[in-house]
Amino acid sequence: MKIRTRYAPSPTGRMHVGNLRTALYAYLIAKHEDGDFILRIEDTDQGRYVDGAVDIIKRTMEATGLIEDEGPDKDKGFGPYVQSERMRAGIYNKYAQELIDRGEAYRCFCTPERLSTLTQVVDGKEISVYDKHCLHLTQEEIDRNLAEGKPYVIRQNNPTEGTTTFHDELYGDVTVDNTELDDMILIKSDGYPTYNFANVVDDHLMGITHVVRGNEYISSSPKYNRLYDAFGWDIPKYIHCPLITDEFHHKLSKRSGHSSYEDLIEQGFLPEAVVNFIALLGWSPDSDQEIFSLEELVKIFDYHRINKSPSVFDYQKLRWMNGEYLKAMDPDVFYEKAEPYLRAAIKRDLDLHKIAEMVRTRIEIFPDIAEMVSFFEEVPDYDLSLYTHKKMKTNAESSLKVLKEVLPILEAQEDYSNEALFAAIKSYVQENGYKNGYVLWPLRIAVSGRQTTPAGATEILEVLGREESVKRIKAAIEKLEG
RNA sequence: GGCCCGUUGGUCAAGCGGUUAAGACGCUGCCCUCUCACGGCAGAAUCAUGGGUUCGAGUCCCGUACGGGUCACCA
Repeated sequence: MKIRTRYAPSPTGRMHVGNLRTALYAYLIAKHEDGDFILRIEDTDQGRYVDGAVDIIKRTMEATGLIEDEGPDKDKGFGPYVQSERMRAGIYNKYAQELIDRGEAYRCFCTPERLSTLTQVVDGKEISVYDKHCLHLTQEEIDRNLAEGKPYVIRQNNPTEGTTTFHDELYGDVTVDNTELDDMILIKSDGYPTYNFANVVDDHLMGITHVVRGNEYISSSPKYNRLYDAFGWDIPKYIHCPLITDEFHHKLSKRSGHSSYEDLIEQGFLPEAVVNFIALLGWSPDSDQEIFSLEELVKIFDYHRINKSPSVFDYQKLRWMNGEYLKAMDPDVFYEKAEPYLRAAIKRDLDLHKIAEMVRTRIEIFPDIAEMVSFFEEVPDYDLSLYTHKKMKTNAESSLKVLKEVLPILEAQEDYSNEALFAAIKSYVQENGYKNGYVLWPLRIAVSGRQTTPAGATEILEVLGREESVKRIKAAIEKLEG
């Protein structure tokens, strides 16, 4: 049988990285077996609906390469793929009524006031278990309530004795006491289905074979199984993915600053790197390879190797991985992406291509560029102590002497290429019996004003050009004499 | 609090009864080197805990601790 998985997000805002990983795994599971990957929008909560959120989802999937085979824009006969539309088509009501007819569900007219008497607070958390009050209503009472137009919900009628077991592909069999099964709401008083109900109905109707979802649904899965059983439907394979946490081992939240895919992109990460990174959060291949394209992941992904324990989102490692992508990137593509950052930092007419290649092995994300190349624009105000370097045996005094001697050489230098410049300096070094660093160190400080730079002295001279170089060296001499 | 799930270095993780307990990020040192970075090499650092089972346990079983999830007309 062809595998069919689905990603079923709620359009409530940005795309949480945990959700993105769930989507990725669902995609990989399907594609690994050449199956279908479906996108379904679960917008049954009008209160939480955020305008434009569906677009964010679509854009994110497009950018990450998780292209769906079926979805709102690609109806292959299982549509509509948006739950509010399915609700209007009467799908959920039909199935809910079927459950009522079978005695597996019932209408509940309880008011919020009565319901609140059923809740208790434990450890600061509100807990409420429905008492099946409305299950015992007589047909007359039900008809009268209906005639009066009293609002109602439809609840699942769960047994209070025995146990229910469901099977998860990763966690194995999980058995719970039926007393734990609340009579959850299937249809809300506004007529919309709850996630719990719509999810089961749609997964069945859409022929989903593998339900991939977050760990937080594990405790409600027994109730879903009872729904499948009540309808007499085949139960899909369940794959519950572990949680992603922040460095404090708490669920990744907005506070961390990088909880959503969009946050990460805004911070300068590449979509490919993000996908690669989250693929490895909770899953590992059977080799040592760590850098994978989406195509490679499709080829080797084996969901049995998904971890059961939660994993910490390691921002450091993401940065490293992004850097790996930068280093492997085609030079033209790299330049194209780096250019806006370069232009923002450098207004002078310099060879940005050369500078781009300078920073390439030194940055992890593009925003790192700004700080790294700012000296090209302008020499920062620096301390003379920078001229002192123990290993190079330099200090302010020796630097002043060297710079004064090198200045005329550079003024006379015709060929301002890095190679020619280095050769010229080298011969000066040899004539005087110095060490390279004895000359190069002060020279680099003079033209950059920085202790560390993304290039050597002569490379910087080349990019700066003779006029600007000479100007900077003269300024340095003045500063040293000052 | 009830129920459920989890626990290998700081982090991601391999491991499926016998290993010197892989690899990666980060960290430290060395080499390379016109600084830094890249690259190369080396190093420190882990099986939560107590009982079993077994000739032998990170690997299997039970308890404990810790962490997390869940108990909504949210998904």
